[in-house]
Amino acid sequence: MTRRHAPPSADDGPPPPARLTDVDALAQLSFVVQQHLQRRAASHELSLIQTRLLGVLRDRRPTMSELGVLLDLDKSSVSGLVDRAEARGLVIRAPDEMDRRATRVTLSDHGREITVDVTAGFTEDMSTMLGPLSSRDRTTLTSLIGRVLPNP
Amino acid sequence: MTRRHAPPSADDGPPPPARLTDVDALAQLSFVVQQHLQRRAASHELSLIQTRLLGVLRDRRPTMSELGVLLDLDKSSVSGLVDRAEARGLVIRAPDEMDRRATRVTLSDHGREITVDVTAGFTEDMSTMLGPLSSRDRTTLTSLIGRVLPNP
DNA sequence: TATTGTTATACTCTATAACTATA
DNA sequence: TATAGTTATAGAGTATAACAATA
Repeated sequence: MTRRHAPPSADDGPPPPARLTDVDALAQLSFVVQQHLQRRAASHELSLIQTRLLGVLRDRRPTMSELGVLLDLDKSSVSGLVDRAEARGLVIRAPDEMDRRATRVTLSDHGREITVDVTAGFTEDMSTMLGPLSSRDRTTLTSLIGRVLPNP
Repeated sequence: MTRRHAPPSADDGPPPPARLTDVDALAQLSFVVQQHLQRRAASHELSLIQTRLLGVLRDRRPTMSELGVLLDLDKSSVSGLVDRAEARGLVIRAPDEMDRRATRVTLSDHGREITVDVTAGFTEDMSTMLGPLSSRDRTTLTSLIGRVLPNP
């Protein structure tokens, strides 16, 4: 803070980067965050979409068509996605008890373990990323983001 | 604000969402931002990676292998990506004048038009998203994000 | 008839391995 | 030998269209 009002001088080293616009800040942040998630997923040979599938199943037992809405995918895409996840033992298909047309998808124990691990690693990444901010600044950031996010 | 300290009651309707953690805030924000970008890209029949390719070419004339570094893709993936973009008239391959092994990739006029359009739409999305924040709050948010982003 | 889910098909995207041409 | 780029191949991911079973 001692240099906050210091005038530029030949000893100041390289100039600071050009002022970040708010749009650029949001775009860059989103790429960096997704990159961390992608790397954590890749450490379990998971794609981003497989990871999102597992994440969505943490606290839900949706039908195939509900999954399509949650992940914004066509039902045929969901079929393939769940096929591959099921073949790897990550999720389980079970018939709906009310509607015999419907199939519900659940996380397997193995799927849940992996999900917990990816989440923990990602949380660690985010904590590291937020390292430069004071506790107060983090609260401010989270609150501002909360106000910008679509309702709930 | 009038109900802030009211005790829970049968008339309170659904409870407010649990306090957003900073990790969740970052994750959700990144998904929402990417979703906007993806939709703007899709309006031109572009995938996210094709859009990133065009974005990277806005102010560069990289070789194929440089593109691989910039987009974090294998050189063979870059070959295919550029093949499809070139077939659609979005980019142009030109031989490097110094190194006869190398190929440089440039944005075509059409590619540049599309890039400008996607960027404008995305900027509009982000402005709308930031609508709830005062000018002062936006500055704070941008500054906090700037401090969290990997150096430059 | 409408909805749920799967399958067939076609395309994009990605990596690995093998190759050619140039340095 | 090393680097730049392409091609062949294989697999994930996606959507459209057509289909069967159930509501």
